[in-house]
Amino acid sequence: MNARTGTTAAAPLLQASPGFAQDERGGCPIREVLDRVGDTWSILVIFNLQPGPMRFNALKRAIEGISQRMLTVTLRSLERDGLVSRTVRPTTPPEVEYALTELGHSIAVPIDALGVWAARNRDAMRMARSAFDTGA
Amino acid sequence: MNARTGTTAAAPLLQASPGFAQDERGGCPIREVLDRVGDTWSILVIFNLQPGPMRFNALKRAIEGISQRMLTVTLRSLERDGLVSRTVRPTTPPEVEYALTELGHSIAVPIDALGVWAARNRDAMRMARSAFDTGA
DNA sequence: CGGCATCCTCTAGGATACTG
DNA sequence: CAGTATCCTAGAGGATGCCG
Repeated sequence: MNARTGTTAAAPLLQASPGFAQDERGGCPIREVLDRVGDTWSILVIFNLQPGPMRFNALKRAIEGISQRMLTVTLRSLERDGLVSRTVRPTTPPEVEYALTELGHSIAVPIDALGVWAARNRDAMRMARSAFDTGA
Repeated sequence: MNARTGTTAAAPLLQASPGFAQDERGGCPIREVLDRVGDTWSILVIFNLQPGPMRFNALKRAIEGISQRMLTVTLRSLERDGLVSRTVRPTTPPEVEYALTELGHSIAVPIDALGVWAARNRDAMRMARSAFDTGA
């Protein structure tokens, strides 16, 4: 639970998009998901795991700029939420493979959609920004 | 973050999902979009603006827990990126209406998809979590 | 009403070092 | 290789007050 939202059960957390606004079982779903996957790295990790399982350091190399600590933390979090599975092969040195679960793959679909949008519209955003910065 | 502002074409910023990985025009698009919309409030604002334009305080009331400052900041950011438009009617007191632009509506689609996923799978996530916490 | 400006807190997350 | 542990800073973001 979030410190901001507290435990106010009656609060209309998000009434937009009637359908999955709040469903009286604990607030707005988007918010709940955002709280878990909305951090800096989760999306990128899911993104990278989509093609197939990866080992820890491979993942670390793939996601430019992530620290060892944050990769560990993020992976644990995703594992905890059932989005990623962790498989250890007791060789020496150990091999640990991370993979998307079925749930993980299912969330990867909308995330991919966002990626597609990003690829298509990044220029528009850039132009909007420089226009905004230039004058208005 | 790394100083990858240079034209170092060698860095594999994100090689997952070949198609919108990096397109040699400045790194991974998903990353760029995440940098702008991946904060705590942007998605929720877009979400709330989807049904129609809203005034500042209406928006503030709708998005439970957001501070005045953060709403202002977030709206400016979205406006800057061309996702939201701001219209002032010079009445007294002034009326300021925020609305999604066309670009804003277009990004709302994949965001909505995420919302749908959230509504459908939040229980699965919760169960996974308590299972993880219990022992596994 | 719809904002800025200021101050201050708190935590996400980087750097570094050590281990099985 | 794949982590854990510790330490520490930058910046996100809340609280408050003032203004057109």
